Amino acid sequence: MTVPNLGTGERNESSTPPPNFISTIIDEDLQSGKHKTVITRFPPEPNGYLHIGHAKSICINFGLASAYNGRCHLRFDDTNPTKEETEYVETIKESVRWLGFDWGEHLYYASDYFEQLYHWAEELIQKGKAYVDDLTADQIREYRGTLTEPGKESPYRQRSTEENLDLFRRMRAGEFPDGSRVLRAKIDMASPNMNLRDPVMYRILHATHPHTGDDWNIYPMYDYAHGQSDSIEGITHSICTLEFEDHRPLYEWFIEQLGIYRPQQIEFARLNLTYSVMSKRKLLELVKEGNVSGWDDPRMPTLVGMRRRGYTPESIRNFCERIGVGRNDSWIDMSILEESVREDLNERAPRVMGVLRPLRLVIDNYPEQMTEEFDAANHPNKPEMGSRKVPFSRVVYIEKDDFMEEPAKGYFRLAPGREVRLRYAYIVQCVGVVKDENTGEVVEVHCTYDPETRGGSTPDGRKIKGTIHWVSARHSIQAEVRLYDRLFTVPNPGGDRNGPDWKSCLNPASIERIGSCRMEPCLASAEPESRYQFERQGYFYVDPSDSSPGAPVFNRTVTLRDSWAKSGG
RNA sequence: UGGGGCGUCGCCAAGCGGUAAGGCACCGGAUUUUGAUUCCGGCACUCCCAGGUUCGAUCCCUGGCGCCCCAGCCA
Repeated sequence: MTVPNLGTGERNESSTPPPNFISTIIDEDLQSGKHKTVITRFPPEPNGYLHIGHAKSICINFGLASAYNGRCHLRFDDTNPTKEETEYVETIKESVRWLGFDWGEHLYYASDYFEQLYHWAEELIQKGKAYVDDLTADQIREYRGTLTEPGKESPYRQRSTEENLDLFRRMRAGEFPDGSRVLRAKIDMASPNMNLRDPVMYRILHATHPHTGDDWNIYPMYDYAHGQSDSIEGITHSICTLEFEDHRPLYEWFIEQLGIYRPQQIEFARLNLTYSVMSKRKLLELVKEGNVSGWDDPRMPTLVGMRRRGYTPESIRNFCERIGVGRNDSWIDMSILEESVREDLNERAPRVMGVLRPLRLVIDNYPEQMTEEFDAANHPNKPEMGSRKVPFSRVVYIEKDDFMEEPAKGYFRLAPGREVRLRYAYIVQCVGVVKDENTGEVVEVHCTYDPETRGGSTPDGRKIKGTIHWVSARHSIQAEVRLYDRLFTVPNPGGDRNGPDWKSCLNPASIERIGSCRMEPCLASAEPESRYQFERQGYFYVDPSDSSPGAPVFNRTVTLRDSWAKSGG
């Protein structure tokens, strides 16, 4: 596996995924001599953006190729020019690269094989295995039968080879209007497998294709193109999701009729993530209807969205490794994804102090003009990450949550009469509050500090239970922070047949923008795409699109674990 | 009611006839100037159910039950 350094601070990493049922099959194939090398492929349709579900497939395909020193092709399944666009091709390539994979020279398009596919179609006609059907789409549907009743044969099924060939060539030549005829495989209209009831191979589409331009007036169906594309590329293990299992007999039928190399298809269960939706259709709908700001909205499970949220490629790869590969329909708990980023970011994100919801704290006995600088570690467990100076003065901001006039049971932050440690600075004791005359809300807290506790130490050995973060009012900078939460309020949006529609499960609190946050001064120069841990808050990513020099915008990637909040605090 | 799959801890997931790995979640407890991290410890006498084969079955057989997918000129 090649993990290119894209200059975003990503680590290099090489790992072999744990064994699973697919690698077991590959082991057997290698041992039996059926294959000498492993060639897989990731075959996206360029009609949308890649999401975390695709990441699973990418990790499986590229991961296997790398583990066995084989290779993985990137092939765009561009068989439907009415739905696909070139803009998606570049974004998809970039996402695969960002995830850390490299297809080398092996970039392909199904459209590269259109001519070959066409010749094979003529071959099938010649063998009496395919025919041109004049039935309308509706009629074809009627003739197909149902799950429990066999279909009936089209009246055009017995056309002569000559007529079929003539018609098919004229379809290619553009003599007929869209939808007027199709080429069908002649298999079995009574097959219990619907895919074998004379499936459509070609449809007439007078559309301009991103790659082949106006060369074609007919386009192959995915089912006719996919298997042969794999065959052409010499794919040894064609890995796809479960819903294509029923199509395998069809792919193999084409391969057999044509007498060409047969790749082995292996199906696995697609990824479902709780509190999320994964279908392209639904994601597109969210984008189009403005429920999110775009494909790269940090709440989207798209790779571009997750990237903007602050997820690292490593964390996503690690996630894919953790969830495993199997054939059970499963719903992966969001916490596994979250824990994957935390694990990564905990190691690499420098710590910093930022106050999201500022509350003024005045230290009555601290000299008005005085300023001190305290040394703050960039990482508590990694001295090699160094430290920085944080300015301190008489007025600081603390988090609103870190003060309670009437402290709840078990609360050990600041409250009237109580002591708390201002991280790296001093122990302070609350001696009074100032309230808003009208609302009664505490707008300012007054404290005294203990000069003996400089740096936050307690020379007398007294135990201070609470340590809170702060920022000097005079020295801090203002910044915007965006707090993101799960996009849906229920684990399986729309999954309950009798429950609410998936879109009514959207979480209204999935984003909260706070423009009045106060941060320690070093953050004025925070680089776009860099990551920090705001102590006691979570991990944040400097938004590359909305930040400007000196005015960073921080996206919360994920919160820190919070056993106090969890316990009901 | 046709065909194809799947059923091991709350969520994933190993296991492939010899007596239930691991991760996430959860619950303790230690360390901690992040209620973070780290660290220890706990967490399925049981593998959808019922029969059968076997000295022995989560793994084999039979019969149930439950869930998912398939009736696009989408992929």
